[in-house]
Amino acid sequence: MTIYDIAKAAGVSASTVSKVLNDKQGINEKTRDKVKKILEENNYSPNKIVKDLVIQPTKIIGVLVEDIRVSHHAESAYIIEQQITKAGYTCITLSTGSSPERKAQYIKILEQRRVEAVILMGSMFALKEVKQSIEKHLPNIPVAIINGYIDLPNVYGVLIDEEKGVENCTDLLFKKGCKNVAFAINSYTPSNNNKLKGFKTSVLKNKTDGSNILVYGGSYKDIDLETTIQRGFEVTEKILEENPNVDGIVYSIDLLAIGGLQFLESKNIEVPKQVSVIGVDNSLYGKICRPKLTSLDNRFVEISRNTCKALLDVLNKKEVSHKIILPAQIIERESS
Amino acid sequence: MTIYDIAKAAGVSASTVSKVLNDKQGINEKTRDKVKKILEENNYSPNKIVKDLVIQPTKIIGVLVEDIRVSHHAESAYIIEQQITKAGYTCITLSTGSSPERKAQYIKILEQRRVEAVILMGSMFALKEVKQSIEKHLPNIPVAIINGYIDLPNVYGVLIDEEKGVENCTDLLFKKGCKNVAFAINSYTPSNNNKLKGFKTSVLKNKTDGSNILVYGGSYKDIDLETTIQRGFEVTEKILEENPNVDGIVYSIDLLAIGGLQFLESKNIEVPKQVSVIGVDNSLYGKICRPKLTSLDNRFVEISRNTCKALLDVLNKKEVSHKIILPAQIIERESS
DNA sequence: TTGTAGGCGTTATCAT
DNA sequence: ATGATAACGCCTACAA
Repeated sequence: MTIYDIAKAAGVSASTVSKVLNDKQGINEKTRDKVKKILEENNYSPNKIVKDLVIQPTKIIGVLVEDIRVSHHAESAYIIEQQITKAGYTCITLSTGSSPERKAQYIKILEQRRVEAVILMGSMFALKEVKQSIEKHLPNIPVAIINGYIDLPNVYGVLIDEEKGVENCTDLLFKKGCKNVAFAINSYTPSNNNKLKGFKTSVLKNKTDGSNILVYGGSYKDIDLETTIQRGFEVTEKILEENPNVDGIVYSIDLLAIGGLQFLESKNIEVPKQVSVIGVDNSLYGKICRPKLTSLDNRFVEISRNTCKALLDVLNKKEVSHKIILPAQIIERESS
Repeated sequence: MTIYDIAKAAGVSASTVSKVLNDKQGINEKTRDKVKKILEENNYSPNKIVKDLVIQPTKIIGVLVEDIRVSHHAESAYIIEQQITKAGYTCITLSTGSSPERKAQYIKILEQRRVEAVILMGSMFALKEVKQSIEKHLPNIPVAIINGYIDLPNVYGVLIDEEKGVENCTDLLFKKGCKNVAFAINSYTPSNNNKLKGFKTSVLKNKTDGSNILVYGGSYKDIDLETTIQRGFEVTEKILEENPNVDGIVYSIDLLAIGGLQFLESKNIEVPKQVSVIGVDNSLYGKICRPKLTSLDNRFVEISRNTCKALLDVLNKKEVSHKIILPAQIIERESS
């Protein structure tokens, strides 16, 4: 059912139908009513694909998410869709998975859909492959990264200072009396690399016996939440097996720490009395588990909101900083 | 940059460019190479909007999710996008929020985008408003509902028998010695109404003293996960305040039960010794909290996978049942 | 107030 | 092997 079909049925031309559809002036009331009635009767529905083709710009914003199963990604996606819809845009949200090639490829897909702007969710997008793809495919439309940054004139980033944050977390453990603090990492994303750097800074500052810097874990990709917990369990087992004197562990993300707590519980190791534990994300999991998890709040949802607002400002020709860094905050609970 | 620009630069016609782009036969190798080179040099990117217009069908499947923050919705969305992408389709995933009108409206939006099929995630879509909207806007394309059902010739549903499941949960509590079991509900969705029905059946069967059937809670809409836990805390407080003899509570969803456990913990009420607790969803939260939560596994991710497969089968003209009902399974842990 | 004609960027068909 | 032309469905000048 096209406007031509409607036009024929109403005995008018297609442009008249179009004008009625778009509430334009200069149409006889009688004609308008007649056309509206026929539109109704036929359940006419305008083809949005064609509209996007005809009407420039498209009013579409593309959102790329690495893994929507990650709870703060889901929360962030929810908020972004709300904000963007409220601003009169439509969201296309796509999951990329962990592969850098796929991320670069999805940038291209968004170009093909002629989006007006792009939001990249998570530090994992701050990669050279993505940068190249943006330079090649989207050099002229605004791109915002949540908790990441790429140095290009059309890219904007709001980040959390996770390096300083984890440094403070580690400092806290030493201050509380820990002598041997280890770091457990689940993957080498830019965000996690920053955390690792912060950890090392603190250890070099606080630990004077010259022993090794303890970093355990690996790059666990595309695994589900439950498996991440399992990895936390295993890595904690390994840490304590190889270093029985470890009395504090900082985990790159809460879920890993949850697995750690479960291992410690299984061995009747008291937390924080024997081993202190800190995670990162300040997720719901840390509030639910026992003992409650001390965690570094990276304010992901908050910076998502800011990033989204910044992007809309750019679209409205306002001046926006290309890089905003906000401090992280330690939420102390029972595990430290 | 259109194929005409490329054509001009290469000194050929647009159709030749199109043929090169689509790897068609019957093009001179030299021409092909020349065009390809110019394509490369200009970073040519085909306009997908136009392609969708020209090429029917669109190979797009629409997915509507009420609230992506709900963890099993996010997991389901992840899996669906993987499966659909693998089958050569593109996913448009949209969040509707709780309002029935909005859900109906989003059906219309999907029609306008000329999707080939639709997946509705969650029982909340089994509403008369949605049914009417499907009849009006998508009477001829396959629609699949995850854990819900609408009686229309083009609608398919895979459901979990949550009614029987909750009946079994409640039976379990009575069998374990509970005398007064209450039900806490977070919203009156079709799914939750079924659970409530199962609860009542069990109570009428097991409880013979003629006292009231205890149902507490309300319709909490569009609230975030943490607030849901808070509601669980409050409703549990109210249940025990008004009925001090309650010794078992079935919650419509795990998060509500988590809040319940937190209240019981705060009052030093032992679980399950003094009060037994059961949730529904078999979510990660129930495995993380202490005591670990007994929960009804509604196998949401599993039925998502089935639903998705069923829909793809329909698109491939295979015969598919319109309604499949699978049993739920109680996962017994420490709280009962 | 209404209608005609052209364009959006691509693919497909049919000539050449 | 290549190109001209129509078609997809809508909007918008401009003409009547």
